[in-house]
Amino acid sequence: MASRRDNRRKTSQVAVTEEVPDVVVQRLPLYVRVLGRFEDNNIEVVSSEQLGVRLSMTPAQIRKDLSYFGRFGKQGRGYNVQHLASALRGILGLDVSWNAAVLGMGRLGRAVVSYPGFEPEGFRVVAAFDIDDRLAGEEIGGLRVQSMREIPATVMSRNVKIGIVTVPATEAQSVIDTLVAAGIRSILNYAPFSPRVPDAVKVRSVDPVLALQSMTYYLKNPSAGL
Amino acid sequence: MASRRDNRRKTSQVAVTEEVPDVVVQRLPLYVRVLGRFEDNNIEVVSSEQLGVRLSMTPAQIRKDLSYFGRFGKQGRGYNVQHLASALRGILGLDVSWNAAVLGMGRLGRAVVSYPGFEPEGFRVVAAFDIDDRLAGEEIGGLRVQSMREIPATVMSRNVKIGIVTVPATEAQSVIDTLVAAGIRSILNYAPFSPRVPDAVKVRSVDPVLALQSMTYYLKNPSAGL
DNA sequence: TTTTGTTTGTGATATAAGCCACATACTCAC
DNA sequence: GTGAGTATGTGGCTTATATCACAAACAAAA
Repeated sequence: MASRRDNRRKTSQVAVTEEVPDVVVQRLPLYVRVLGRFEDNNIEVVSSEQLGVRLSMTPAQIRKDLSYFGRFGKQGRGYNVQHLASALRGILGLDVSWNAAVLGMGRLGRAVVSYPGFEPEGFRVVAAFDIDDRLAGEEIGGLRVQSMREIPATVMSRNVKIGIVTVPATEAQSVIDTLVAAGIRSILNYAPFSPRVPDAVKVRSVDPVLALQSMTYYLKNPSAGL
Repeated sequence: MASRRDNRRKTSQVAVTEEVPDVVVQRLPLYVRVLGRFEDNNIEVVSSEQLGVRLSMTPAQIRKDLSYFGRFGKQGRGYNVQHLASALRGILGLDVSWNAAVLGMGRLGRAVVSYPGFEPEGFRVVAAFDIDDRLAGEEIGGLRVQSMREIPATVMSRNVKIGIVTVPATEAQSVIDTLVAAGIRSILNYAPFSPRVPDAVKVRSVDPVLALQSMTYYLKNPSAGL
């Protein structure tokens, strides 16, 4: 008997902000990204139509998505790029910096630690762990590698909010369990498996092999999918 | 006026295999993966219930998904692991090898070329390209780097079916256009942007930053999403 | 002003995806 | 064999997501 989500609508309470679907939340960063491009080009105003073209989606969907969070546009004109961008950054919490820990200092973990794409977006890798205690103490990408046993303490002391899991699939579940026990509620998973976590924990997986494996279906069967 | 998809159902033709939703296709590799685990453990038979536990999904969904492709199970017993695994591999085209080209030989492209996770799954990187012609001729991970101008010829001669795009976002659309023009219909995109491609071309994007940016919403707003 | 042309925000509707529940079919123990 | 137990496959329903389509609001030109 799975516990069903309590889907109560508008209680008499005031700001019980209408439940936002996760699909919508996942699209917001996309909007932030294209808005950034428009900012770069000193464009002041955009329409949902223009955003839709850049993102290959319908203008209606963009407007509906935004309407979950407020009224950002002006009829007959469109959206002020700067204003909308900063509003969305605020909603997503992208106006502040977030600390992350990388778990697993193999090939992949090292690549992640030295990946230059996180820092400019406000994600800071502040800790590195590995299962192999012989690695502990070594320095990788400016970080001292720590034993997994130190996770709870370090999560606290360095205010780590995000776990980036780069251990082999066989170890991944136990590492994730440790993270969850340490209070982490956001996990970026690179291990090729399906993590089991409590409802309160969000996991997003990066899995290029899965992506390839689903595309071969269309290569083999070109008539499918239009 | 966007051209609407022709959604005709069952024509009088015979095997117009009921249109399979893309979400379903994307889940098939997941099934193959867990079945592989069961194979490793010499488990002969599994139920949709057991699969569901491993994948955090309902048994009903798994059965529905499989039913798009045939009847693989036995009532009162479950699914034969080996049989189901090889059936799904066949459906997905994972019983053969696929050749891929990597586009962009920067930090990320080099990591992809030497990533050991593709080969065992039947994906072979057989060509490497870079925009900077000064790189052309250099050898990276056993591959001679080629100029982008050689894409069409190499796609043909080496039977490349998949493009893996690792160029910067600013260059990515033009590289993808080149790939599409060369007949590529499956693209794995690592560039942080939204590609525009014809309907016949499938793109899957790998975008860790987007994943992080959508999770911060829940960190900032813990009450959301249950 | 007034008119014409845009573009938003959103109820209403349409489409898609997920889940339930049960008839059916198979297994196994006795 | 027969009965008890189990798990599939699927029609029908529920829930979620996407789209439509239009009133309301603003801009700009006349």
